[in-house]
Amino acid sequence: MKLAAVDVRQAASAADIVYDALRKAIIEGDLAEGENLRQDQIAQMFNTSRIPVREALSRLEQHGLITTERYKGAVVAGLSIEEIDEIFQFRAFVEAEVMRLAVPNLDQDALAAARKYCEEFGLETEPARWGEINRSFHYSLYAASGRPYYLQIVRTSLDRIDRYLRAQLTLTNGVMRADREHKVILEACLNGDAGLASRLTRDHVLDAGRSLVAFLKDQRA
Amino acid sequence: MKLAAVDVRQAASAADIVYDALRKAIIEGDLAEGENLRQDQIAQMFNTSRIPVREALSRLEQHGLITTERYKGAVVAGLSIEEIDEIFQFRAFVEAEVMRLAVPNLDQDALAAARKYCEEFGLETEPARWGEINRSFHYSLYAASGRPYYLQIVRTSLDRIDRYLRAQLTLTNGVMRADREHKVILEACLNGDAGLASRLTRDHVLDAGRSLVAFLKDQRA
DNA sequence: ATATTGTATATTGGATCCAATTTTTCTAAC
DNA sequence: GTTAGAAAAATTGGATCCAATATACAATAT
Repeated sequence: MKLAAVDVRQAASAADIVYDALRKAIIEGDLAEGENLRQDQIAQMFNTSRIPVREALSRLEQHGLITTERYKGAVVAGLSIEEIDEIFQFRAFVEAEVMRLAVPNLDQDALAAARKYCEEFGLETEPARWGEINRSFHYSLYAASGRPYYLQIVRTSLDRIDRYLRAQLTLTNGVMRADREHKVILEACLNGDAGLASRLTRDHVLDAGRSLVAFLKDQRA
Repeated sequence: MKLAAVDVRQAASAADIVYDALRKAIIEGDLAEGENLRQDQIAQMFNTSRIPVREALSRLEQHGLITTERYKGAVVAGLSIEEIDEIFQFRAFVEAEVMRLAVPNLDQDALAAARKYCEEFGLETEPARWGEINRSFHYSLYAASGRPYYLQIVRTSLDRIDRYLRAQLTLTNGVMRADREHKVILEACLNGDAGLASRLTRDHVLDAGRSLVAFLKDQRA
């Protein structure tokens, strides 16, 4: 007898599904900050009991995406301007280092992928897709750093501020500037200039942060 | 009516208690890597049902301290030498930056606290206390950086490798070297030399990492 | 004796039920 | 009409029960 080998993929648990869905909704801003999350309501939305929902909420809290209080429930966590500013500084610091480590290891495949995402970002008109393409562009380069732990940290940092970034990209000409900056970063990578790519990456993140903080200060005043 | 202000501390939930206890046990190496964690057994130890235990395990998994598999349970996560090496590099990179930012803000209280912990570390003979005092020393300085997010990241990074560090400190003369290095770091802080304190901190962490990696390579070979 | 099959046990994930407490609503007094 | 207090509803955390699956072990066939 001969059968094709099948990859019996472990079906995700209900808690995993709820967690992924809520994380995505918070990151993308579909759940506004301060919004109340009722266990019962979420359970009904996913057709499960409250048990997996509670587990999902507990994980989200560990990542700082929500806060919970007994008998009161969970609310989507908001960030102060100071916190947003700090996270951008941290990202700039770490991502510049990751880029510096990545450039010497970039191969043709990685560069081709980065070029593809770079073009895609410039052409995309749907704001909802900017965040994802932006991540794909940067990660296609970062991956060559061979630093999975660094990248995991960068990911959780991005998770915290993605929704603010989107608001800013949408409401200003941030996309055009990001697009220009992506192009020069890619250029530096193609030239194998690690120092330049690193500095440009740092400035790219800091620019976005400064612009966002200014925007929020104005908005919240 | 007048009442003295009372800090009504939110009683920790069972899940919180279990989480804190397990986290501490893993960090301090009381639960060896690869050890099986049975929900039922833990629940009995804490005199609760499996529900809060599951929540605690779920959180621990999010922080990379355990891995779980359906129908098989949870095991304390082990780290490869490469992963340990990477985390030390990351810590050195971030903690050096935190120190650089902290030095200009150090006041007399912070310096006095650091000096106290520094002496305490050198005099402590109980290996079980080294990790905690070491953290207290570094954090008493780092706190002045005004970068809570950076420090949170540093904390989770430390959580991952603390138990390996302890093994190394215990089995080599690592404590004496750490003590010497603490003293010169403190000296640089007292002199207000941010650049030097930053470089010394980086080297302090890298030294410990290199020493640990060499130790583990030997041990695992 | 060994390999294979079937069964019992162990273990996890989820559903349902209960206790504790907060929030809301209703009622009554002023 | 407004406010204070009591009752009702809502909501969370935890306990117990159930379903699904893996592992261990016994029984059986070759």
